[in-house]
Amino acid sequence: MGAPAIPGVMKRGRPRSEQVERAILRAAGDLLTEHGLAAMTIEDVAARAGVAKTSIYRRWSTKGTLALDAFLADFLGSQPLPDTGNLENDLTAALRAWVRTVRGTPTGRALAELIAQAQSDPDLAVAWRERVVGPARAQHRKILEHAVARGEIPDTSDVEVLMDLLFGTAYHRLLQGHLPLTDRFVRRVVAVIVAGAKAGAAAPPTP
Amino acid sequence: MGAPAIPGVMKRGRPRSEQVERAILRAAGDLLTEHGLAAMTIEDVAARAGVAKTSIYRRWSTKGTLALDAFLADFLGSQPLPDTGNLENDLTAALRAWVRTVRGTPTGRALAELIAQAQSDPDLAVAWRERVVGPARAQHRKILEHAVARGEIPDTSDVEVLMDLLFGTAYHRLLQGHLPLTDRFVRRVVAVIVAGAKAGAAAPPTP
Amino acid sequence: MGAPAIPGVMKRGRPRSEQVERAILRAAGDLLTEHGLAAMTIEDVAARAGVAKTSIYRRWSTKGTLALDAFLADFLGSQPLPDTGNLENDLTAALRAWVRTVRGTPTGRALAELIAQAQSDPDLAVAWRERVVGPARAQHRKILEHAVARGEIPDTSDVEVLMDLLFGTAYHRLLQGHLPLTDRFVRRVVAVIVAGAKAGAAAPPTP
Amino acid sequence: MGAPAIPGVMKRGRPRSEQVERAILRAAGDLLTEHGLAAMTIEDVAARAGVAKTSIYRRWSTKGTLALDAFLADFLGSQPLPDTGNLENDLTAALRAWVRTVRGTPTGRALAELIAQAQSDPDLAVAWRERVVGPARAQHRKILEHAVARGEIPDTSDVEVLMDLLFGTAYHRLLQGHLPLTDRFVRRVVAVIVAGAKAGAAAPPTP
DNA sequence: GCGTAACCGAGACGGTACGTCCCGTCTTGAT
DNA sequence: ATCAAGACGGGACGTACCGTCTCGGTTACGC
Repeated sequence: MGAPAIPGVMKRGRPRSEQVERAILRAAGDLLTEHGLAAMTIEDVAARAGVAKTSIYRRWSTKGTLALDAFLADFLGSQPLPDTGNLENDLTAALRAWVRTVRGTPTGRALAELIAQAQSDPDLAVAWRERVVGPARAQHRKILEHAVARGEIPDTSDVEVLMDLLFGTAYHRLLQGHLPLTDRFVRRVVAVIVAGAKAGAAAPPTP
Repeated sequence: MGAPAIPGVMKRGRPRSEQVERAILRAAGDLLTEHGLAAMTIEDVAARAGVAKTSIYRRWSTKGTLALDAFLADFLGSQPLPDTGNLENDLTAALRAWVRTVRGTPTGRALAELIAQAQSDPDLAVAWRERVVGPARAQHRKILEHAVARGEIPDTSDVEVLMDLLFGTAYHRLLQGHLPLTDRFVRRVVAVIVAGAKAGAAAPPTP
Repeated sequence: MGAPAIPGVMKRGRPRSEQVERAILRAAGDLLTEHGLAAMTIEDVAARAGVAKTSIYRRWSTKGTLALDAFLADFLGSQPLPDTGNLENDLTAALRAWVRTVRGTPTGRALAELIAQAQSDPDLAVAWRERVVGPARAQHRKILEHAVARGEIPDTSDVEVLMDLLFGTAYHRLLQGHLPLTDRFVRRVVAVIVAGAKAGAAAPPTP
Repeated sequence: MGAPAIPGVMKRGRPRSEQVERAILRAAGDLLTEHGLAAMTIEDVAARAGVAKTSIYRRWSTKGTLALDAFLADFLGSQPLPDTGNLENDLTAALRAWVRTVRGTPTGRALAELIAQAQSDPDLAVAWRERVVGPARAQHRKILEHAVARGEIPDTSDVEVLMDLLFGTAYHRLLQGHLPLTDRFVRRVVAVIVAGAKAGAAAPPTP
């Protein structure tokens, strides 16, 4: 006895404080929503969390990955997985929920700034794809696969492209800011995609 | 002669050197393509152009607007306005040209980084919309309006949404990097949009 | 005209501010005498002088050389060059002046700490020898050369060794702190050196 | 057995490991000679000794006192107590031995850096005087007292001043580095001191 | 043909934040 | 009570750029 359950994983030294971790994430989240990612500095986060800078660098290598964790604490779970038995309804519900979370909110700005940051922070880019894009697409893929199972759209449909059409269009307005994310916008985007998909346009051509 | 073309705008003192302007834009463009926007500093641009920092700040207020000008020197005009008499062909040609310019190229990275920078640089955001998004959309709008004129798609179609669908989807893959910008991707995106538009899905519902 | 008097020395750019220089030296000198060299930080000097850290690093490469300049502003000139026509009197006056400046004073501590710092700061070591040790020895050498000229001590006397005996002994008590720098100490050190020198002990043996 | 030798000092808990102590001193000594005191950090010593930092702090309060112990392991005993029946010979032998140990050697640098460190580390200053200066002077005092006993120099001679003259002069060249510690230097320093002492110059004046 | 106002290069300036190093203390589980 | 390990709050480091400013020197227009 006294031996660790899993030899190689036996922890040595003082364990990292969960309290410190929480304080950092809370401070980072606050600064992110108050002033945005560009104005958020590691030094401010440390000061606000009552923590040494080293305690932050020990856990996160870049500002981006820290901001991502702070962001996900708020964002994850706010995106529902609707399943009404009708593709148009499901997609509309999913996109509407996203628009509500994002339009004119600190969350929306944080989302935009994180994507921005990922353009020059490879660590963040990887984490972003694995922890945000991946899970979100997994949810949306289910919606489309259910529609396929129900026979609403052809089973040869390119589901990935359909998802890109749905959210790519929405991200476009978020990031370019040329036009607002209205409800009518949501309805029309969904209508075109559903009509196109039902017509078999997302599937390989039949010769 | 000697009198200014526009009386109130008469210039006094030494005029700004066009040579300086060109040197700055070339240096900025080089650094942008070599190292990216995030790594481009005003100080480096000045050093590389053999120019004083003040000569840069006299002309551009932020790094972003300078980078935009350097970028547009290369980018503008590389996007054709196809007009084949067929909507699907026109959209495919337009999107294909964009993909070719952007996929795996310094231009593509610069494009992504400029959109990123615009998220935290309001000056750049405005300039971006006015000088890139606006003109590009004006071109694409023509394609769609020709299709309407030909009767290919209903004249009540929401042209703005159709454009967002086309390029939003493409920008999505560029910025998120989760999937590649293949030719098949282009064809399917266009196919869905055209099918949806022809079905009247981008138009207000008829009661 | 318009050409500089000395071509290569033509100054370009904004000249360094003498006011900044003075403020830095004053702040450094104050901190040096108040808290000592070990507790003096570049950051504190900058804050106290109301100056950016970069303005200090632009002028001094190490803390030691900065402290040296701050020290010399006070120290230089406080060491007289006595010339009474009698070697013992001259040496006594010189050593007494040094002891008075140094014993139990901030100047004494600064002196000790600068020598300490020079043990691990090669830049300072060089500057110390050139700007403090050299000039001081030049003065003391004169005293001894006058004694030689008067015939008080042999002209073959090793003047360097005699100077080392005089001040080395005094520095010893300053740095080791094992015994105080009393006036009796001064008189006896001088007496032994003068007696030894007159006896020709500092000269090469005559075979 | 098991009972403590001295009742009130009976130890509880795990005893300190002598092996740890040795490992620390060896690591400290190595780093001291390889990189010097200024570059020696507690963290490096711990890593090199394969020991926790706390195991060092448990035994030594400051870097200086640790370095002192590491230094003395090498230095002590390398300084002989000559007794040839002739003052000049004895002093020459003593000073020559010191010069040999110190000139151009890691020991010499360590010696200089320890004196340097003592200028801002009161703990080390005290230990230095008690454990280095005191014992060394006790030895040298014997040499001089023997000379007094033999009648070579007056019994009223200020032995302390004579010792300061001998080693102060040598430390001066070690610490200031302005001139080398040659053998001729040693001979002349000794010659002046002995001549001065024999002339009664280190004694109170006889009225 | 002479001012003079804006330009130009150079580089100093105050300032912010960076990411790192090391400090000396503490908290763990194991001896 | 000691040990190895390593997290912790903290302080200062020296650097990189920022955007502004102050120099001496250079145009080119308008008097």
